[in-house]
Amino acid sequence: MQKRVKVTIEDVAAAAGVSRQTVSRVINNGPNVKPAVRQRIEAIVERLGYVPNISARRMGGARSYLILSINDRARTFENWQSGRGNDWVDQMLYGGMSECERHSYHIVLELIDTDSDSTIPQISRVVGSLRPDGVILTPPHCDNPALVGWFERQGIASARLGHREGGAHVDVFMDDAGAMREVTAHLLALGHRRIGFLAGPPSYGPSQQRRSAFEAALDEAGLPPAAGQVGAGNFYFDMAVGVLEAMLDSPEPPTAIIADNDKMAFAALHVAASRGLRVPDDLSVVSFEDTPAVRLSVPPLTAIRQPTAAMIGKACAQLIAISRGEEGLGAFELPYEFVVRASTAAPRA
Amino acid sequence: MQKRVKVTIEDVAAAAGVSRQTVSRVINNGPNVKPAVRQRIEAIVERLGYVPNISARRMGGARSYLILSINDRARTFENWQSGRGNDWVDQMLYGGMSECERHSYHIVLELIDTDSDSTIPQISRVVGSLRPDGVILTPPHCDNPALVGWFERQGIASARLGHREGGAHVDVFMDDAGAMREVTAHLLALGHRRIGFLAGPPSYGPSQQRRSAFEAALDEAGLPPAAGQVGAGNFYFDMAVGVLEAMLDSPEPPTAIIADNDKMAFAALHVAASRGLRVPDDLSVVSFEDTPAVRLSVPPLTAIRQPTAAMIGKACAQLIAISRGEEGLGAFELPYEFVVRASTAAPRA
DNA sequence: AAGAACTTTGGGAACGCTCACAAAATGAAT
DNA sequence: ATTCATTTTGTGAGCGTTCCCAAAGTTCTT
Repeated sequence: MQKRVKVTIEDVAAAAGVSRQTVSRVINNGPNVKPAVRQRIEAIVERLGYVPNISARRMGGARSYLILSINDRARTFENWQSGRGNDWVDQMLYGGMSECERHSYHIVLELIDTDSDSTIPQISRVVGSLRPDGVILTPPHCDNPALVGWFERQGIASARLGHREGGAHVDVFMDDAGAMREVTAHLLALGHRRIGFLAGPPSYGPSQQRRSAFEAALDEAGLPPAAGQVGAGNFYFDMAVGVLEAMLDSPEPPTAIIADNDKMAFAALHVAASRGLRVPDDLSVVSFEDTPAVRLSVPPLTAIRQPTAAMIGKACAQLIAISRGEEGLGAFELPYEFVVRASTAAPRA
Repeated sequence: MQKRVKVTIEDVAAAAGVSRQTVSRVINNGPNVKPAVRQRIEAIVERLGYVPNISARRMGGARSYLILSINDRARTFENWQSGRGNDWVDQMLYGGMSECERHSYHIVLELIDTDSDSTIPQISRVVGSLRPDGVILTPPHCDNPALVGWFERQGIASARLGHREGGAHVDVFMDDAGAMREVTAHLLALGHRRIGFLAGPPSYGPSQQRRSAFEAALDEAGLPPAAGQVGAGNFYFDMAVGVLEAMLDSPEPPTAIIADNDKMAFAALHVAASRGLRVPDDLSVVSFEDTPAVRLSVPPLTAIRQPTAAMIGKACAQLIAISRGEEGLGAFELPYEFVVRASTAAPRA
């Protein structure tokens, strides 16, 4: 029994002896349909293999059933082309697709240049054509006020990662400061007294939160300011290598390194290997992202596991809710995990 | 000047003093429009920020401007959850998005279970709703005859990875046997005489091609069959670890390992580290995938670089061509690269 | 038992575009 | 000029839904 893909709502209506509107009510779980009729229609939908046409739905004034994910072209390119372990997109996708699927939504990815003159035109083109119900802005797009404002003015709900204001947005984030406190406590407990932090870009909020928490934690532990060195690695492997080299060449080199993302943690592993330093004996390394790659590195990295998939999943869920006319805006904190693996140990005496 | 997203073709037509059909011709690059008129309309389109509504286009009987990418849920989940470096999806996306963008297409990813009773129903639902112009079947979906057949019967063009039959499909692949010959030649030239191959799953065509080429190459070099050990790692880290342990415990352990994908190459790195074997001095390792992660591992891996992004890009390009009514079916071989890095060296004397 | 008030169903219109074809304008050929 | 062929433009219909409102069928009041 070869099912045709082109079954329409009229086919179902005819088979059920009702009008299309009644069928429409059933497939949209609308009210005011007699249980018996509803059941009959559902059976026919099943039998005929009817699936609503997403384009027609959209034309009929309904939702688009599309969530747009806007990703930075440059970053994606860089990751694709030279970065290590951008499982980030994977995780994001996984979280997003799983959630969307539950509501018959679809996720469309688009590469957009950040902070260029053509950013808005590019987005305008995509949004105009796709008319998504909601948009997920991934870093660094979520930090671009022009862009965020554009969506607001267009009345399109947007979700941001790593922001916590909520308000007119769906914001999903984790407790960055708390995570950093855990990490520093772990290192201090091991006996480290000089710790380096390879920080992400200054424009990225969570990085700033982590940085402040880092400095505060060392201060609270009664260590002098010089105990904590902060270097700007900006999430880049190469930049992190340079910064770390300088740290290790300083008169009082750190015995432990906290990297703001995996790529910079791998840079630390590299620099250590190239200098004959053993991890964790000579240098402890902690990462602040924990994409899957981290678990299998040599040695496996101790890391804060950022709940990326969960964050995107939550973002989708809220956007979908909003598109249904339900409440959905707000700021949502998701739990991270601190996973201690083999890259941290007590410093050598 | 706040551009409204909701500019329609009628708005443009009115502004230009022509009919919607003429505007339609212009935006679709159709023939038979006076150059002057075309130019005038183009200017107005620009000024008004008009973008065709993808749903309306679809309803009008045109293409959907959507390419569907069907990915294995289990594999994606596994990668997401425990694998190392599934930059694969990244690369795929990058290649696909870049190509789609050039033609105002969009790429929609969907997770589908492989080889389950619900595979076809799942696909049927997604395809029925989205009505994509073409479909990219990624492994292992492209090896599922029921699925491939379904798309054929539905008259939806599908692209497969790693197949080379062409015919009713768009097939994109690389010269797997040639790549394997290069790898073995490299290792033999270094002086290796016992080589292990961690093979991918038997159902995956390219893996079989590599395996045959591996055995043939050793044979041609005049080595005894025992010189080449083949173990089934099935692309899994853990499985590869087990297989490799057994190889290394054999009376004549290999001095070089060829892994059929990166994840298994990392497994080799792990096993080596756990046994105190140094790479490349005690064990050479080559991978057959070369996702970005490989470049930054310690040591960086010698690898065949699979042209994943290019393959998906080509697949998209051909599917788009077909959707336009142009020729597009066929088998397309894309060039791989052999990149020698620091994980291969002459075996110890 | 008749109206009021709700529940259930259906019919027309609209969404924004592209088809297929018809009409008008242009140009070439006589 | 007139006809014919060709290029350019416009019109009506339709794609498959949902919206909006009206009609028919219930149930509840009094």
